[in-house]
Amino acid sequence: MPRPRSENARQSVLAAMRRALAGDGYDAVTIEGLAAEAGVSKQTIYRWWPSKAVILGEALLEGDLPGADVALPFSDDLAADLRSWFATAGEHLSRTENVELARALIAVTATDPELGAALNRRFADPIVSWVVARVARAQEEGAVRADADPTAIADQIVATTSYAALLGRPLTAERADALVDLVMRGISAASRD
Amino acid sequence: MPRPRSENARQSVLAAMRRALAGDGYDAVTIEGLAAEAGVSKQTIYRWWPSKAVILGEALLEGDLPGADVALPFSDDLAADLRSWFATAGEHLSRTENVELARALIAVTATDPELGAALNRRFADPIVSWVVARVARAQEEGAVRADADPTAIADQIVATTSYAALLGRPLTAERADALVDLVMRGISAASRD
Amino acid sequence: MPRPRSENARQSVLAAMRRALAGDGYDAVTIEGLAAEAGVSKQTIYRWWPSKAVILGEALLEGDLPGADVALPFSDDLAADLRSWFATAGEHLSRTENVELARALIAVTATDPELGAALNRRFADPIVSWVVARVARAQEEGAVRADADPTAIADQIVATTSYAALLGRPLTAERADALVDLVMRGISAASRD
Amino acid sequence: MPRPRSENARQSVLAAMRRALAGDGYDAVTIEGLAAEAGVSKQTIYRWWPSKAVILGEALLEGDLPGADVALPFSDDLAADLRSWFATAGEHLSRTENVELARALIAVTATDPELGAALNRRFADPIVSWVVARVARAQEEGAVRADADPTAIADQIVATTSYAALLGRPLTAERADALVDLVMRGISAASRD
DNA sequence: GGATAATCGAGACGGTACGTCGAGTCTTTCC
DNA sequence: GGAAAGACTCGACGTACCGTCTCGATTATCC
Repeated sequence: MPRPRSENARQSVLAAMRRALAGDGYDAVTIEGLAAEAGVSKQTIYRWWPSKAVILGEALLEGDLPGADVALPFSDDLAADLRSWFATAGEHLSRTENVELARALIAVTATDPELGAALNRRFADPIVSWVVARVARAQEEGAVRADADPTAIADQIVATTSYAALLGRPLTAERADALVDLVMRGISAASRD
Repeated sequence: MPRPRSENARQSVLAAMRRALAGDGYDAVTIEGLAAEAGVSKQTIYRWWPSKAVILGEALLEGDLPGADVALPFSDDLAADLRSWFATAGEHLSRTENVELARALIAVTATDPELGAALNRRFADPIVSWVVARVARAQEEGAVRADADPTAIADQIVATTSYAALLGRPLTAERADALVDLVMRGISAASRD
Repeated sequence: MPRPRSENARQSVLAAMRRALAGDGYDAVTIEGLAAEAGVSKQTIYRWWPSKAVILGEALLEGDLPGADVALPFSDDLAADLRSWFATAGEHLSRTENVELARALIAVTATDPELGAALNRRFADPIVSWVVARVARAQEEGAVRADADPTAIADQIVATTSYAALLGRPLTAERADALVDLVMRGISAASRD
Repeated sequence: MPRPRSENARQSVLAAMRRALAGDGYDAVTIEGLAAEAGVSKQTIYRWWPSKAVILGEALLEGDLPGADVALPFSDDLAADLRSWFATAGEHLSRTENVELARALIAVTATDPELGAALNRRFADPIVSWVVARVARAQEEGAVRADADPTAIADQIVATTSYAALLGRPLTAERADALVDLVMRGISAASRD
């Protein structure tokens, strides 16, 4: 019958983490600073979270953070849909704060594989599912070879995006087009040009 | 007439860094610990290196560390060469210590983009160059379409490998085959089945 | 109509304080520990006592703690009575737990003068009164000079005992005899040798 | 061949401790506050001192603190000398800061007997020695009985003073006179009035 | 006999200080 | 002048208690 956990404090901490991430990067985040920024005592943080990485995880997993809501187009043209997704994602990653967030995600994944898996599930899975579904429909429509592996394609897209974010390489239209072209050629049922 | 820098101390530090990386991971590496382990004073480290990340860079860039010497096959069969490379790389990444090293590399890249670029140049460029050269020869031989973009292919291979290492996903033959198949289909000059 | 204060809880706390004092010393006593030891909530302690020192005071003032009941002899021989008292007190202070208690008393007095005064009243006054009464009777009997100051004598006895406890000096018979001799010589009405 | 300990830092800390004692009392002294006040890092304090009490000890043992230099008169009249000493000591203890210091001394002694013994040696021993020497000369001169115990007298004086400081009782002339009279009567060789 | 009001336990909360660790800098002696 | 040793300041770590604040559950009384 003790006083219940303060949802207020919890949200403050998560919000402070999100702000700090976009600001100075994951490494620069300090439990002490987080507590101060959130107007919460250190003890409260230590009581509920075992590590900085876990706070990051919870903050990202839960927040309405930008990037999770990138449009997943579903038009008649597979290639156009893929290009469209890359365009949106590329624009998203052109903003410094978002690159910082993505980098923090990668850094924490490189450090804490388990948490990394959870985060990857949260952020990559929707995209993978979308690609798989999108390609599957193209297969039904006969636009894509039946023996193509939708998962392999999805992986390529995610891997490329992740790698671009890691290196800070802009996800330009040329690069995206080159990938989409390569993939489309590999899977389209249609003939040769 | 001043006393020259001690190459001895330098090598001790780099070696200690390599040992520590394979041991406890990049985050756990400490300048203080490094100095103790290398039998060198902290001052000597601070005199010659501006940051932990740079030591890591130098250690990796210079050391005969495993992974840099993965075979770059150049047989008559492009697909076989690619599969062969994936097999070697996959085996390499199946050993814990190597995954740790790769993760350290990714972590430091996510934290320090500039150094990350240098490291990427050192480790990814040889592979990229190899793929590009290999694909170019296949184009000369007429096995690959002339308008295929060798760089796009190289990027895919590196990105996939990096992403697998980041997530700790084993680079299985299936996954590799799926990718190689996809790519080969996309670029081969030959007809359709 | 409200629920009355729980005498039960009160006694638990005081008892816990007495136990803790004899155990780890006053400084090591913690409100939190006290609460846990007494099976009482912190709030209950804070509701009824303003400070740790006050709990100590109440615990000592109220408890049947050893030392308060040292015999106050009233025989025909003043010197023998004094010696007897010193013997009892000395034996009492030869036990570690009692020295610890005495030290706690001194420590809290040094820290909180007001409470110290109350505690001193409780513990020293009975002894002072006894000495004064005992000496007064000796004066009536003509064994002690009429112009002797009983209070000065009482003070000496108490001060010496307190000082011995503070320093952990055993209150030996020699030391006691030396003091009693000195005092008796100073006050006895009888002649000189 | 490392850098030697900074005598500067050491003195700053001891001085800060002396200031703090006279200010807020021993309990209120904080290592953190001490460090700040002394312009020294916490680490430096923890490197050289094992506890707050030990710093107190070193500060008092070493400093030219007031009280250690109370005059030890050596005139022709023993009683006058004793009265004179009490007068000086009493005046000294009438100043708040000095009572605070004395209380801190007592508190730390009650808590850490070993250190307390050292402190007592430093502060009480000179007085004891003086009383013993003074009484001894009076014995040589025949003013004091040969079988009087100078140490017992010295103890009385110190114990009384300590007890007065502990309780915050002013060491008035009346009280001092009562004690001196009692003692003098007990030891003087001369006859009766 | 039910309502009521202060009690109790539990323990979360914002704080302050603890004692430790490592980061970088500085100072000394030796080579 | 380079290098080992290690003291220095600084800032964060994770922990322990402080004194305050809800909670639900538990008693007395008083209507």
